[in-house]
Amino acid sequence: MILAGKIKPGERINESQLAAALQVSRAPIREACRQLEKHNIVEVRTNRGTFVRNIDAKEVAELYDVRAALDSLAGERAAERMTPAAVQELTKHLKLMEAFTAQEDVAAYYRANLDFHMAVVRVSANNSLINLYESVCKQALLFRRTSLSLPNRLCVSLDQHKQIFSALNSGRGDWAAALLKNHVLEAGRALVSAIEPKTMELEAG
Amino acid sequence: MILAGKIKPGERINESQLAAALQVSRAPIREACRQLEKHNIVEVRTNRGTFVRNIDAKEVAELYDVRAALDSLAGERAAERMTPAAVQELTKHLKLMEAFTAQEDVAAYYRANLDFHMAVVRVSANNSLINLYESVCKQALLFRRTSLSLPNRLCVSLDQHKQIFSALNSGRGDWAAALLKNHVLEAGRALVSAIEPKTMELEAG
DNA sequence: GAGATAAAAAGTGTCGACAGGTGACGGACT
DNA sequence: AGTCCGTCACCTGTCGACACTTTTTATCTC
Repeated sequence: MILAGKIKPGERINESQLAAALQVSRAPIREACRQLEKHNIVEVRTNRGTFVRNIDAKEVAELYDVRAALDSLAGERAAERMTPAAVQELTKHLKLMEAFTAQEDVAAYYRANLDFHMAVVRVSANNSLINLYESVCKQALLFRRTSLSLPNRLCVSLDQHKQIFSALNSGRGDWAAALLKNHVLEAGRALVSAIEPKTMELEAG
Repeated sequence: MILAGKIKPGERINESQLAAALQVSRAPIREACRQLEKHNIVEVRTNRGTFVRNIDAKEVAELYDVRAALDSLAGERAAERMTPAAVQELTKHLKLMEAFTAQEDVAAYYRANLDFHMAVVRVSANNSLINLYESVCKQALLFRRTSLSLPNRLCVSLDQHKQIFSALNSGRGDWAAALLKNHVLEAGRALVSAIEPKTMELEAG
């Protein structure tokens, strides 16, 4: 989507203007906006237009709280449905994360991290959960303003994922659920505390 | 929504036809369809139209699994944020449920039941959770084909709600979470087995 | 000069019409 | 008779224009 870096958060989208810029009518623009609204990326207010959602630290915390609950459920169910293919898939992601930790490539690690969690969710074989999880993650990804440079957390995070995999692999659903919940909540807290001081500075200045 | 009993599940929505029937243009119909798509009530396929989602027992089970996780989270957070106003609100719903149980008014009890859970979710003060929970509940409400006549379950359900309220009121978040999760999962299982008599027969036989 | 009101400008919601695509029916070929 | 292809009707996607709402601006009054 163009939102990646084209339109600032909080800004409103001018349908006519965008339509003229893209050489199309307003109808496709509207369709696209509704599609984005479906994923909670923009907010449509009646007779006032569509605004790019501006996510603050409070909402990040909320989303991670929800994500933790969903991850927990995914782990619980995934443990009941582990297959050789699933083991191989998760192992692949773990190897990648291990490599990126050694290289201290935070961005790549973060992507592999997301892939790992997504894989766990898929193993749960709950389509409703899969869709909801994707939606929540997309929303949480809206504030990529700060590249989260927490290199010392990488080792801790990697170890947590290994424990989660171990729990899943041994069929300990409740254990995996607890580990996942704790892991995501920790990550959320780290992210919020990394973001908050900057917003505080902005508010102060 | 008109879907309540007007259009059969799985059926496609003819925009022109509906527009003519409602004396409006196709644009509002499209808008409404996208709104419904946002809530996962209909499915839009490109160049093929919008179809009312046909939810089967499997998906009901999935949704209730997710709902249980969300309810659990809501209970955990609500216990941390209970206020006198919240106590009063929840008590009100409990009283209503008690009255409807005495009258054996299943439909009214069911509505009050939903209100109670929704109130708990609101007390959690997590807007993302509130929106997601509403969405999941709306989806789960898509198959009201069978009026769930389980009068003997009413007393059990009412008792469970009282226990949940007690846990919330005493600030025992993890207890409330466990009770809620169990309660919703039970309700989901009851609903699924009530909807799919064939699977019950299979399991019994 | 500040606040309020009213008019103008801007923008979204809606409308009727046209273009492109999809599914179905019918005919021809194997 | 079965299968494949071309044609056709129906429907969605898109377009430009109009109506209503919101916002801005300019004027008037205190």
